[in-house]
Amino acid sequence: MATERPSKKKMSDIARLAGVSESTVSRALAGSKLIAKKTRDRVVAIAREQNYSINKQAQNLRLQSSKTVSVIIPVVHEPQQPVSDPFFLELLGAIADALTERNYDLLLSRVKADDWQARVSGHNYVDGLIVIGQSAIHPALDDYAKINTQPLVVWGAKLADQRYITVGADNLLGGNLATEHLIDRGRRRIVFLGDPALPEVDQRHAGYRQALAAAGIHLPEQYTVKCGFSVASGHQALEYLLNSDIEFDAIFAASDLLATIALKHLHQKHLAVPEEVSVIGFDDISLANHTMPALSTVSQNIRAGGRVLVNNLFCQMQGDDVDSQVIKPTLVVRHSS
Amino acid sequence: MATERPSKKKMSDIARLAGVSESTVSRALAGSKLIAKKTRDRVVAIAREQNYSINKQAQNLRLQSSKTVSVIIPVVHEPQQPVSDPFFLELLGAIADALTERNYDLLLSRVKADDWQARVSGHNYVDGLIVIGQSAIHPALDDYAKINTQPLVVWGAKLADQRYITVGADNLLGGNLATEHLIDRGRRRIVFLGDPALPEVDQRHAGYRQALAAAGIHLPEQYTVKCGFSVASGHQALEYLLNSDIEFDAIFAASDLLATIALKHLHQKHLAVPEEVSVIGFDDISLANHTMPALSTVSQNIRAGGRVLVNNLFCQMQGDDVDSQVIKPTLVVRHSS
DNA sequence: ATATTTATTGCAAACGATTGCAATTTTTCT
DNA sequence: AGAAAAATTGCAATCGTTTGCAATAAATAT
Repeated sequence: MATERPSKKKMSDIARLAGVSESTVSRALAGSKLIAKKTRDRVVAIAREQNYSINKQAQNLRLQSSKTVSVIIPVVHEPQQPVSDPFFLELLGAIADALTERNYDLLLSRVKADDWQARVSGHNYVDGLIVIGQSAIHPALDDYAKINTQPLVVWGAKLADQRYITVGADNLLGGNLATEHLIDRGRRRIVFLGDPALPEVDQRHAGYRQALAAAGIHLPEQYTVKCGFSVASGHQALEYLLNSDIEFDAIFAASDLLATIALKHLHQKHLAVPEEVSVIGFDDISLANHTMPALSTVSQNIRAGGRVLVNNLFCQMQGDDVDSQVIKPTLVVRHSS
Repeated sequence: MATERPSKKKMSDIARLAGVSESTVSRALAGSKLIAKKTRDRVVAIAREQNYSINKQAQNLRLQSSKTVSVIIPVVHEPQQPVSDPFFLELLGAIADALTERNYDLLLSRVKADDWQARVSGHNYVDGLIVIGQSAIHPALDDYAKINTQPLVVWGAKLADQRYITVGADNLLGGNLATEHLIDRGRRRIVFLGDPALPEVDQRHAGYRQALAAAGIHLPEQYTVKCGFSVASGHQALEYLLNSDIEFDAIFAASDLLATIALKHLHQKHLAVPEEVSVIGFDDISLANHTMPALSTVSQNIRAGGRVLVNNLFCQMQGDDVDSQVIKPTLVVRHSS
């Protein structure tokens, strides 16, 4: 049962109705001074009353710019990963707002690492690319940047000789702050929860070790519990930890999501937080304020992050040479430490 | 310090390199049987080696279709609302996946209710529109649907004489299930937390009253505590509730986010959940499984919801007449009730 | 009234792809 | 070998805008 849709109005329709040429309509709608005010007003009025809106595809084709930025969320290979880390989603929100402010559209895609080339090159018409989360796909990114010259900025860690630009927190500093804070609280046997194979986590881990070393604390390797960013991975790691004979009085989790999971498991084991075990996370997602107890964490200031990311991209787009940027994180002490 | 970017390759470049016409390149890349296999392979090889990718703007202009769907998240008028309800974000993820499966792009925007007309009509070139969350903007939507014929589907409640199509949970049933469950647990003085001025919440509230009535329970009006969906609003409502003289043994929150906030406040007041107060939410966001205690809730089955939403839109896009769809929610009992 | 200048408008060529139709080449048949 | 059929390819128009340039109309100067 197909119903007929009235075909979209084009500029020529407005032109006919106004009794002028298409050029005049185009200029009038753009508010060009070339067109007499009287004509301009009339055309604009007619366009509005006809509920006309310009065809962006055609406009962009002609203007050679799309006013669109592609935001890509890599999804790791897990089959049905329901949703990414809330951190990414909050960052996405911040990016969306920053782009909206500049009157840019945002094309969202979640791509699997394998699809990378295929899908991303389909987005070649956008003015720029933002990738949220470099973790799993650093090599793909590096390859991509080698052959492609589209403006690109990645949220993540600055690595030794990467060929793409990143914006991200100073993970080393963040790891340092968190660990120092735990030490200040009198903690000595601090577990690190995260996967140092991922660039960002590796840096946080380095900060952790650095702070321990500075305090003259030496912990065996098993105090680093390897654990991906997914919920499932978190549960698994905590079960392992709590059933092991590792004695600990604090957990530094590589993300707030992991920290949240830790809180839950500790509670189940009747380990009081923060009395018996201190917990601190990383990210400062909005949820952090609503766990029980409220989560101490290292704040990435997500909104600012999104803004910097977008700024950086726009600089590239207008042809400036820009560098990777590192944002200073801050310690947020709540009630879990 | 501007660096020069090599200009994008066009189809004519490939044509020249391959010594054929543009038509041939176009057909070859589309895999048309019209082109001799030998030629086709050669062209494809050259295109690949030149790292060529087709200009979608031009292609879409010519083909009169964008293979793009616009997803709009209305943002309520709060000044710097950091991020939407996690439920919306999870739904967004589901939608993104469903669209990706169909090889469609997703254009994301957050629009303020006031900007609605301006921004949405800018998206006239997309093949369809999905609006996540009808709450605050039902009138704007109705107006829009009156004059605009673009395929449109809204996540939310089905209302009496709305002019647009919705997909959403059976809120009445959901409210009923939740309340019945609390009654089963022996609860009698059940607080409803939410703002019945919002369509979806109103229906959940109706389910709540219906279940109460069926059990012969009569509660004064003050047991409905008005409360928006935002975190701030939640805190405010709970402070009010806990400082009032309302005696209650259960809370039915209109969203999991609100329920989470309730859990936190109850804990601060040393009210044991579920021993003293039962709490149940609505949505079943992935967080629900990680609160403490794990949150009982009415599940909207977010992934399925996203899929249905997209299906519905595609039906419209291919010209079918479709109706609003209502999805059956299910009760998920965890440890908070 | 005529010559200049200035303010408005329209023509036509892009932007980068797709596709009906006609032209060409190759194959098959007699 | 010549004719007919089949397989390839290219020409040129089209999608809906924008914009340089030329053309016209209005205003000003002589």
